[in-house]
Amino acid sequence: MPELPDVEGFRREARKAAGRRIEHVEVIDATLLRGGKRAAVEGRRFGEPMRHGKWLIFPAGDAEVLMHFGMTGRLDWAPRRSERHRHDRIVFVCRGGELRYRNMRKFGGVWLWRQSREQVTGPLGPDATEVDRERFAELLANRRGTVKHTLMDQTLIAGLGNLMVDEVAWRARVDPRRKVSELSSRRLERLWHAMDEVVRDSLPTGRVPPAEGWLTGARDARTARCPRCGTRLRRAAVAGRTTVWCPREQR
DNA sequence: GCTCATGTTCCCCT
DNA sequence: CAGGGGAACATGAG
Repeated sequence: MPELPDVEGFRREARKAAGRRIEHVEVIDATLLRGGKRAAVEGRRFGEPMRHGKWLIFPAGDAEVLMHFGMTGRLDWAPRRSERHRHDRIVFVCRGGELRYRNMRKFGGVWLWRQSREQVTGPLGPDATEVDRERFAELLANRRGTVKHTLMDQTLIAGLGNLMVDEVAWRARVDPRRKVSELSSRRLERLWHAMDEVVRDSLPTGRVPPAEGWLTGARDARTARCPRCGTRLRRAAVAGRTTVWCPREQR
């Protein structure tokens, strides 16, 4: 699930805990607490949650709660006495409710951190919501990799994941296997425009919409067809990830 | 039993 | 150094 829009949805969920005191951190699965100790945030008050790429950053007193959701993580605010999910791994118990970090496959995790957050997140490029057309062109200049590989790179632009990148390439009508360095400025422009649109349109939904008129709404069908032209979509590994594109329109 | 999965990292090549 | 391929991580769902 978690790409930029999903994590933005989790941020909205986290806001329900903003301003509340953390009474207790329940570490149900200690392997998901990847750094720091409960004591760093217990008794502190949550501030306003932020997001950078696929990272959720939640200030708590002089520390920060950093969360990454891997492929199966999510965040829920729930009443304290409501039933927990079997994959809830770490729970921030507050008065009036609790914030539950859930993660089935256990990729990603939670850090309770006082030092530079870059030690945890590694270097991240600008968030995809903040990359304008000029910046996009600058970032992609002198890149030698494919469109797929380049847009997936979190150190270049933060927040785009597998579904989003396929969606962007499809909207821009660019073959994801193409080398960035071979793209005309017109195609680069199209790519930026598609990214901007996909990001903006998926933010309110809190996910890449598997909707009519979106590649994401068609890619998982048994015989997946291009929503624009009806051509049978192609599916193959590109840059190590399952990639779906329209062989007729994407060049 | 088998394959595949919205992410990241690490190792080995070229 | 940049980039690609593949494996590993852990746990399902189909």
